[in-house]
Amino acid sequence: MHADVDAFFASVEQRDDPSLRGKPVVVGGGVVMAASYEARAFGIHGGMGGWQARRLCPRVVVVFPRGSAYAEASKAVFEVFHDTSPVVEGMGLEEAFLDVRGMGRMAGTPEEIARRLRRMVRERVGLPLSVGVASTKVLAKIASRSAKPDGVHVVPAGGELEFLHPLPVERLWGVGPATTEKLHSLGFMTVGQLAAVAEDELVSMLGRHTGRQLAAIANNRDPRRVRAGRRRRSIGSQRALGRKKRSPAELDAVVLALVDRVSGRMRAAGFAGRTVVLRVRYRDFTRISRSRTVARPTAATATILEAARSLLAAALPDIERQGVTLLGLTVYNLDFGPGDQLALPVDDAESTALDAAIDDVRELFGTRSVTRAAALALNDRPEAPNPFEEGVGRRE
DNA sequence: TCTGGGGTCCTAGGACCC
DNA sequence: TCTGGGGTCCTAGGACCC
Repeated sequence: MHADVDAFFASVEQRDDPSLRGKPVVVGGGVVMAASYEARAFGIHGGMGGWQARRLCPRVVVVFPRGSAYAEASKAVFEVFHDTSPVVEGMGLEEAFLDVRGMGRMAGTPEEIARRLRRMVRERVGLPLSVGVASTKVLAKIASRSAKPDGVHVVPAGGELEFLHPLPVERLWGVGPATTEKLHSLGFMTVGQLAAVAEDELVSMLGRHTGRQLAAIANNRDPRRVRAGRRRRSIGSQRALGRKKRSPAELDAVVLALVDRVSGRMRAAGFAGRTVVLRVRYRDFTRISRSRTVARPTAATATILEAARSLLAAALPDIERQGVTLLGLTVYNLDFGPGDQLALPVDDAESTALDAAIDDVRELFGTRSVTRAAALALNDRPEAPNPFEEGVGRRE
């Protein structure tokens, strides 16, 4: 089954502030991160500009995101998931696949399990959950969406193709704007039409991966299993900069702040990584990335900063020419394993000690209690709390 | 008053190795 | 002078998801 909290951020806000219940609510500032169902009735949806939302519904209530509240709610929801099935594959803060095969004797039919899951999330966390039940992941995922809001949708065994074939291709999980466009231009509008052509043909039109995947899905041969305990592969942070012209010093300040945040999160989570990727979005919104791989895994601010700065320096001529609207920094090639093995003597002792001291201060007094002076070079807007950062709001 | 922030996976070319 | 097949790692870009 696929379980998904309805309008997650907005539902948490309505749960915590009764005056918001029944009202159109939007979470986010410049961009809508979540919209309550009341807001969706006006045509408001995630990713939309905040001004646009207000134009569609002038009385919409805009709430600033409270990251720690969502993190806590997510944790509580996942506790219910884990109480329901031993095999849970999380897909972000608010949704997961649950493998409930072979649980009939203990827990009842999948539909009974789904209804109980919804009831428990409602009672224990106070949030509305929708659940899709089917014999494959892709169908369960589609079914949970059609179950919304606040419902269950079971695709009966044997009825998969009947459910699947009339669907428009863009309803499939994994078919986004680019593939939809391509399929439409080739005359494919429904999943049933995809099922009518050979896999080879889909592969030659869409490439190996997408072709095979769509052939499998259209014929109800989705082979994917629910995979519990997937490991994280990257840690990153990014910052949109608007359209203003930015000086090299400002960009350096942004990179510094990004490195500071990313490396801090890495140390807190016990990760070290080898590949540093700098992402740049130009003024025309095209994107490039530049990466550098170091010999040994690190989580040291100084080491990652050195790599990031060299990447920025190399990108600077193009940035000068094209203008920049976003900088991002992500560390890949993460080294897992026990945290106490990660502080290897790769990085010089002094900078490691400094990182540890700063981490401690932030742990005690809040993330923003210590800031690098150089990071103040970009002072045009207050540092927004990161919704995904633990600890924000707890000690401040 | 256009376009946030955090991720995963796949492809493809080149370097390098056996 | 030309020629195989298999593999890994790194870099860059693209599509997609929540």
